[in-house]
Amino acid sequence: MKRQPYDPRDRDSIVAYAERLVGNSLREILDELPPAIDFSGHKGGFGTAIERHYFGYEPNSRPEPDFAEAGIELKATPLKTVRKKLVAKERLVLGMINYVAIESEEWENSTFIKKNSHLLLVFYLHEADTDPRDFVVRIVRLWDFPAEDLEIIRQDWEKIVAKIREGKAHELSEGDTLYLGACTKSSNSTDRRTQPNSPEPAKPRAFSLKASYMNTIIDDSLARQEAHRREIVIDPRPIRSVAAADVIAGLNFEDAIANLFTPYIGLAADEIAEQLGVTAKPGAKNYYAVLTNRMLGLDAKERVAEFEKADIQVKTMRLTTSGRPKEDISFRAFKYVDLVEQDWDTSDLKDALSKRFFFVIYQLDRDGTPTLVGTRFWTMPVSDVERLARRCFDETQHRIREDRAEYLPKKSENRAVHVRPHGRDSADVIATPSGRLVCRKSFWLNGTYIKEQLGL
DNA sequence: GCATGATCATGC
DNA sequence: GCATGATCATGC
Repeated sequence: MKRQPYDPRDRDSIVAYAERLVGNSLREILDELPPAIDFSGHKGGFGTAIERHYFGYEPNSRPEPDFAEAGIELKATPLKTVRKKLVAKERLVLGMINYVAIESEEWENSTFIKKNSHLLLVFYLHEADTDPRDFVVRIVRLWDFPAEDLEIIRQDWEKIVAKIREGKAHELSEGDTLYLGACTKSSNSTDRRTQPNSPEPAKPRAFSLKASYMNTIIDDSLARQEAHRREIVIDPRPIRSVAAADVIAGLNFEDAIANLFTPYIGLAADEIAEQLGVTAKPGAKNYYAVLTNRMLGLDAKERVAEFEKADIQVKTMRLTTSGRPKEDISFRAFKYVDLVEQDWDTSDLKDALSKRFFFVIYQLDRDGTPTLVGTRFWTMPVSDVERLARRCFDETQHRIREDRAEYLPKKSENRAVHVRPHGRDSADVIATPSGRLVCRKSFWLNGTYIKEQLGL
């Protein structure tokens, strides 16, 4: 074997060698590109090619990191462009979960932490209809988890493992956790694994970093690149951690967030506004969003780092005097033409409903005065996503295909999800597959369902 | 100018 | 009081 152009025992040497990839494709950087790199079929083709032809070692699935002596795990992962911005094309998979073996593991010496403590991330821009050997590497980043992130990941790991120990591996959901998810592998297949403490077969799953977490790494890396290129310090993005100190001190993340609201429970919204110096008008549509931000200790324009990384959806809920939510919760409007093409498992609706939500809850009194009564984190149970939401989705597809886009599932037809207009006004129409123009619509979560779910 | 999330209005 | 339809406000 020819001598490698880097020292596999030395972290700096490995990183420096990897950084030469930035701005290049495999075709550009390799003098001799083997004619027969097989990119077809397997998804990790690009990563495999980097390992084999650039770093010169055989891809493996050993329990230790790829560069064992340096403790570094190499991960090639795709980027895509959304509105001219680079974002993660997908979550980053960090190893299959062995339901049986993990039952007796402890975090400190877990398979996960042994392999994934130091990630060498190679981000390449994936482009459709392009030969993978022409994909250009855009970012190389050695990622050591910041202490507060690692602590949240530990809490996520414990939560996933606890569910497996309870014999509930089949109920795992990516929305259960914050940064580290238990994502399905080959979700369309019928492959099932046995799990401890339950006869129920479970879908195979892997640990993964959510796409939202990957996006913060991408943003930070691009800001660094830009700062380096222009030899200036870029203004930090308006994103700030609100619970880092508490979490490092050992507090559960969600408890830490709830604690931030405790001093204001029982106060009217305008009293909270006064205490926190909020000048927004109570009628403004972002009034409650501003109040939430201020209670979290942020300025109106700042965003919560943890919520962003975990892709947590923050919602204000106002309960009427009769105790039911004043509004249902809307999702983004769909395009009829796109919707009928979607498969349920990769649909926008399933994606939106699999996230974790954070509700800030106010009770309205007879005069309409809102009083803060509490907060709740919530994820839609997998069984409801797969039954109720799926039924609404299937029915919606069915009716659009039958050219009945005016008559989509109403609130009275489904306990959890319905379809309703969602445009600028009644003139905001888009084409159905048959070419007719019908007002823009979206899926909505029924307020009554949420209320029941939150135990309100 | 438009998408998105939030909220209002109407009629039963 | 509620389901359904319609529209607004904000930020990019």
